[in-house]
Amino acid sequence: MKKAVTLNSVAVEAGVSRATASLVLRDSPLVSLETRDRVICAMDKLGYIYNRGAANLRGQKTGTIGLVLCDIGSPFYSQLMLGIDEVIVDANIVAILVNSAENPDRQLRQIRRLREHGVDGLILCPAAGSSDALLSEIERLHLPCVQVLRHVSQRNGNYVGPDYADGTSLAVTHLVRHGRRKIAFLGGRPVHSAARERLDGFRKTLKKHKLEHDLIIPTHLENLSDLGSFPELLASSTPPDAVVCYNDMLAQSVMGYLLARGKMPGRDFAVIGADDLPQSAVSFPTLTTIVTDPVGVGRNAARLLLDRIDNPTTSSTRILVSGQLMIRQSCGGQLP
Amino acid sequence: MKKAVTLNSVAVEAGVSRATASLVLRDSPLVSLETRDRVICAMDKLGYIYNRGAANLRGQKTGTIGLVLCDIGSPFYSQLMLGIDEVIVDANIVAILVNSAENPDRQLRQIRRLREHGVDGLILCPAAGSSDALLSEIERLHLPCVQVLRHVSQRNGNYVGPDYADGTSLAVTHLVRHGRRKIAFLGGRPVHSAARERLDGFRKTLKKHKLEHDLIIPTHLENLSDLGSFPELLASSTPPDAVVCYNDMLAQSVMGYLLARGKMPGRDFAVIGADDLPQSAVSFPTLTTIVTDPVGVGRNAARLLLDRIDNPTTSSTRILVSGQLMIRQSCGGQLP
DNA sequence: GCAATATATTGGAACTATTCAAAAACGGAC
DNA sequence: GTCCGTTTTTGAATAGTTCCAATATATTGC
Repeated sequence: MKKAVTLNSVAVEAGVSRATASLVLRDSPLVSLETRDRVICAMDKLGYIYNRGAANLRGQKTGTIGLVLCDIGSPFYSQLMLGIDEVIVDANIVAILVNSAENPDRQLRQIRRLREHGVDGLILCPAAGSSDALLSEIERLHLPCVQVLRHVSQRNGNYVGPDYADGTSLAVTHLVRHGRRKIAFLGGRPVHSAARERLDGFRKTLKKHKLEHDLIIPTHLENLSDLGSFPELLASSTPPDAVVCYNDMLAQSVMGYLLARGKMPGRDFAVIGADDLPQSAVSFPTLTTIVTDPVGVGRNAARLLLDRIDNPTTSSTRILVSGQLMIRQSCGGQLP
Repeated sequence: MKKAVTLNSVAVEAGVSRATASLVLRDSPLVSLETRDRVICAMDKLGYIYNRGAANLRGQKTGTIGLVLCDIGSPFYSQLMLGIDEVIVDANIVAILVNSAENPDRQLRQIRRLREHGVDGLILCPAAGSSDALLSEIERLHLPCVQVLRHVSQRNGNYVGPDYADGTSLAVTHLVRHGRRKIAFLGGRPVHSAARERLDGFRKTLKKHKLEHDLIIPTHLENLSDLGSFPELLASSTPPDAVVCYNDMLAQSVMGYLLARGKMPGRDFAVIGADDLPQSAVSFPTLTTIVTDPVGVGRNAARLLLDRIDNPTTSSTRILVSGQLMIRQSCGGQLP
């Protein structure tokens, strides 16, 4: 193993001091053109690689942020990362990705680990069951933090997420306008803010239309074939005529279930999903869905975090990215 | 901004030298129990945070690896990350994620950036169009590297990926056994090894069964509604009776297209996908698919990389993770 | 009981690659 | 010779690790 090429070896090669080489590195106007050329030449010749770790020791920024997700296996999160990446790549910042796997203990360990690595800030999708002590712990570590998709506290902390309540409300209103009267909500449990807000929007909108019946069916989201009590409900004497699903994957599963039993989604029964995954536009029937724009959420979260890193403040910002309803075949209307 | 708590302040608080505190930090047996307790107490009291950056300066490992993906928005890659994470989290290693976005120039810039951050190694899914100069550049940076899913050179470099050729062959053989005679391949272009290996397996297996006809239909994979010339082919006087698709997403799109035209996949026409995404088990009809086990690929890649970091060697290892055919309704057999 | 030796523990200082503030060197004009 | 602006260098600072030496304590031999 040959020894590393340091800024010092570059300086020696170019016949200047280490400090001068450092100035060249950072495009300082304080060095003469002639010297700059000589130093750059030496760098090329020796194959110098900048050591950011050493620089970080002196400076205060490391140019890294931490990304704490609770299920890196989910396609929804990859869209989120796409939005984040788009913003940070221009700012010359790099993301360290860790997985809390919905486990608050592991989440805390991973956050500490990120802190040891010196990340400048955190984008955090809190694991279900996180207490709001999490935020004070993060503050104790002096880490700027933006929560995404879920939040642990109604009041404190920065947050960027879709307007779940509004989206769900749009879906229900659309169904009511098209004559559906017995609308169920399928999927999830109110274990975190994202689920609670969906349910709030659902209940509130039903109430507004004087259609109060509590057809809320919990399922295990990690298992797509789990439709909870939906099959029994459908077979009952007073079945629902529409269902709003927690997300598109579940909605596709419901459509598969209906089709396999000879029911045509959109005619016999209305189905609405959420997230607008690409496949929802090409399935049969095509799926009506609440657009939640994960890329937009990611972009906004990254921008907010970068701002908080540059301008530390204790005040909280909350951004709700508003959605819309992408109306397709699965909720009625035009069918082939 | 109060000044940071360093190992030195901890040492002062505990009444020992910095060196002793460092030994406590790393569980050295050289310190007495009594001293250890005092130091740990002081750490808790001051809220000490280990600064890995400073440690990295002297040591040679940083405990980070780089993950260079070409499309972080794709669900397939999130499964890959799941497998990687599973392995590295136990090794106390953290992954920095960057996106090449299928752009070789951007890919190189990102790799250099990772190198500046001092990553110990690289897991790389090379962007389409990468030349094999990429590998020598990475070697020049003294970065151990494992390619995943695709490789830029037939001979050199470590590689872990699914056995695409074998998987495609399994699919074709199954179709032939069930009486299909005119089998098309849908999706992609031979722009990287993963696509080429699929096509090789496809052609070779057709040849084996003396069914040589070149029904290979290129599409733009990023656009699920692009089925290339498939619609025209289907409407022609001699339509195919089966199609093997590049992946499950595309296969689902094909099934949607068929259903919308009154054709039932599995009866009138056989469809096979690849990757075994969760939704393929619950769609209507359920999708027969080539299992590529991205989690397994991730696990193997991470293990190989960790080994190469600890035992640097120039020899290349290639691991093909073998797949199987998950037989469901879309290719015939039992239908409701 | 004392010196010699062994062992456990701790401290000092060098080392890592960079940044930064302050000082110095240099050249030209007056 | 002094003043001034530009360019360059010096040396301290950053927060750890690690080698080597020093000290304190324990054990052994005589």
